[in-house]
Amino acid sequence: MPELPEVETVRCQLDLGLTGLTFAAVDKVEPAMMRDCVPEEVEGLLPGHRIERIDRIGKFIIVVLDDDLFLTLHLGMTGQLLIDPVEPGAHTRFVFRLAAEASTGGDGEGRAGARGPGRETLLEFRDMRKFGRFHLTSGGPAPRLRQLGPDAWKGEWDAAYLQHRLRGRSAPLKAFLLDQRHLAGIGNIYADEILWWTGLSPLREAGSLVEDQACCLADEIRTRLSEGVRLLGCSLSDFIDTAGQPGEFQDWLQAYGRQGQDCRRCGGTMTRTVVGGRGTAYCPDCQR
DNA sequence: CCCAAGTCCTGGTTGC
DNA sequence: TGCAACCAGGACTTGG
Repeated sequence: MPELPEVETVRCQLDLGLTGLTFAAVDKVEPAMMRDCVPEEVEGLLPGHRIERIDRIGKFIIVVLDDDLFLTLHLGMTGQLLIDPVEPGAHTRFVFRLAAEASTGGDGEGRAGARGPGRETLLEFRDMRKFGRFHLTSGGPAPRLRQLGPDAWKGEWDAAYLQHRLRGRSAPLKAFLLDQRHLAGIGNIYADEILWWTGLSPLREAGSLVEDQACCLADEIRTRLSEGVRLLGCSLSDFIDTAGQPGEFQDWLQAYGRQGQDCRRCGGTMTRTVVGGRGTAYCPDCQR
């Protein structure tokens, strides 16, 4: 289930592999992936446009094209983006064909464009659960991104911001972390991990944190997400990167999925509950 | 049949 | 009383 570190891993690879390339053709588009346009519009609009760069806010990937065009992607729960997949896969939702721009005598500053003309690159999206979405918009990324808080990893926010947002909230702390309007990018796995490292209970009222605890939480959010990015994401179930490779964060989990096992900090028994409608693993002995 | 999950949507509650 | 902010829970999806 792609959260910020998984999406960042993919973004980074897309940026290296696709920047400078131009959309040549839309081979397939699943209509269910789009809420506000139809496949015909994508097929008509996309070809001919060059990828300037790949951005990310929270779990959303933003493909920035020339002429102020934006392709906003969300991987949902089981989405995978593959560049030149070796084998055909099931549940393919879209396939885009890209090519190096026809030579204009320029210096070909695009990194991927350096491969030379004539070579085509395939970008394929696979998604078993059909929670993935994409939007093609002009003038800016998909409007829904305006509802997001700052990026939990790269965004400009600090402990004071977190404390301000926490103030007066009666929702459980974990539900607060999952709410993308406060910080964008934290999902179920990293929420459990962050809370375990802080020693704070997921059930605790968000507004009850004192200053020191809010500072600790802010630090741990950055640290755990950085670890996730460094380890190229968490491949517990279906996450793979654009080359089909898994990440390694799943080998370092301290909380998520560890119910019934010993807490690695205090030796107590990890337990499972439901918070914010999501399965939650934590240690009732040392997470307060 | 229930579980997993991210986001959207709805309906209910709280507090000013 | 009215309104907005807030919060909980269901819908969606399909393989295990």
